[in-house]
Amino acid sequence: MPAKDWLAPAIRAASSERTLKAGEALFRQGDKTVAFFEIVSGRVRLARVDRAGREAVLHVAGAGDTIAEASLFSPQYHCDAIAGADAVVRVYSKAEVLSAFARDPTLAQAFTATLARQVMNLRTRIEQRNIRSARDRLRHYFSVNADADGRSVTLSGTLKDLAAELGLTHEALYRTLAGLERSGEIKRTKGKIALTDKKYKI
Amino acid sequence: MPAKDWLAPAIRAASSERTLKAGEALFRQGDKTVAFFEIVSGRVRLARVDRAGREAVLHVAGAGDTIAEASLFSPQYHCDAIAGADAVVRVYSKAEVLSAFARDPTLAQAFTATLARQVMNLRTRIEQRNIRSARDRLRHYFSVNADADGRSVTLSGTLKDLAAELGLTHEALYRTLAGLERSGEIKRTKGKIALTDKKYKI
DNA sequence: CGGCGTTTTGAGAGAGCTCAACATCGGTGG
DNA sequence: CCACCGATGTTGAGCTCTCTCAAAACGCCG
Repeated sequence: MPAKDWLAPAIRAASSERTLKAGEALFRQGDKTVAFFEIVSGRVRLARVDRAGREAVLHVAGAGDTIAEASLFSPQYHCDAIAGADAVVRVYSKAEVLSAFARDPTLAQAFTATLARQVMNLRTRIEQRNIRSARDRLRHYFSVNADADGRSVTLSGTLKDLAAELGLTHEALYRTLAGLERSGEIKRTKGKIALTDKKYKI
Repeated sequence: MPAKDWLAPAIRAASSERTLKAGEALFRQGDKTVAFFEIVSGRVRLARVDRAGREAVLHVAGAGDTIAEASLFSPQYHCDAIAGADAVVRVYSKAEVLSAFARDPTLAQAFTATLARQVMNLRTRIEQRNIRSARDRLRHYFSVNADADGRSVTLSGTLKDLAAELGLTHEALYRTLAGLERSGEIKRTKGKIALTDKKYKI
């Protein structure tokens, strides 16, 4: 759900970009909230540091992700945002976004709708992680991400990316895919996976 | 994030309750969206059925959870909602909620803020599930859920509940807790866990 | 006291992780 | 055009950790 899909051109026009070196902080916990952000490139991790000095990562955002949406409704950031690699972020000023929402309720509603959809997707993702078996987790992924015809899944990135999204090592994913193909459950082609219409026993 | 914390009394007053028998459907994929819901008691699972006839669970909601918030912005439900056990749900009519939002932008903003916070929490939860080791997952949980003093964590439910939230078996959790206590990293008391200020090597 | 759910501890097995080697593919530059 | 290089993809072998199945102690409530 890239920001460009729902952020009105008017708001985007009023945004700016900022470049971060690896390790540089975008904001720190306790800072006054001034904006929320969209990652253009690179990685930014949201983390909190506990008393023992250890860092607990809350989220790692990559290109296309937005972070700190909640800052629109909170006076302070509640965690640190650190560039994990050289990164470019688009900065959406809190004041401007909020006033745009006030001017145009349709815009505000679009934002809300996006958040509601995100909640939905994230919950699905958590449910997926409750599945231990690599094979079943993959099947769940196929069911949820099947194309309109329900017979295939289009892969967006590399298999390594998919492995990360599934919470598996890439080796485990390769083996599982190979296993599913051997058993005839799927058929792999370039950038796509065809699902065989097999009746499974649950 | 129980609905009562953010749903204005005005809206709640206009809501109604519905009772579901185990296995009964609250709505089906493709149905016209008429409301979103709050689970009062029991369990409701959101699921989709794939071509092979298998059911892929998207989410299991329990008491206090809200479901189908995204239905406010979509003409059709995109999955089935089935009561997993006898359940009671509070029904918030889409038309009424939307008109309340239109009348009172503050209300709409409160709703948006809640969703933004949920997105935040869900992302954190996913990050937690990326941690394999039971011990580290527990440490992450402690860091994120520490009380204001940062030296203790208050347990809301039973340890079994905690195990479920962490995505561990209760046995694994018990063992891990025992291990952490043996090593002096935590100290357990009734309903609370004290974190020892130890410097960890990462 | 009796019963039920939670908490604990034990032993064993399986699944995915780790480490390692190699194949493949696409791009780069001589 | 070919050699080189890095990242992705693939397969093998062993190990660790959590899950599973089992049994028992504990605590709460009627």
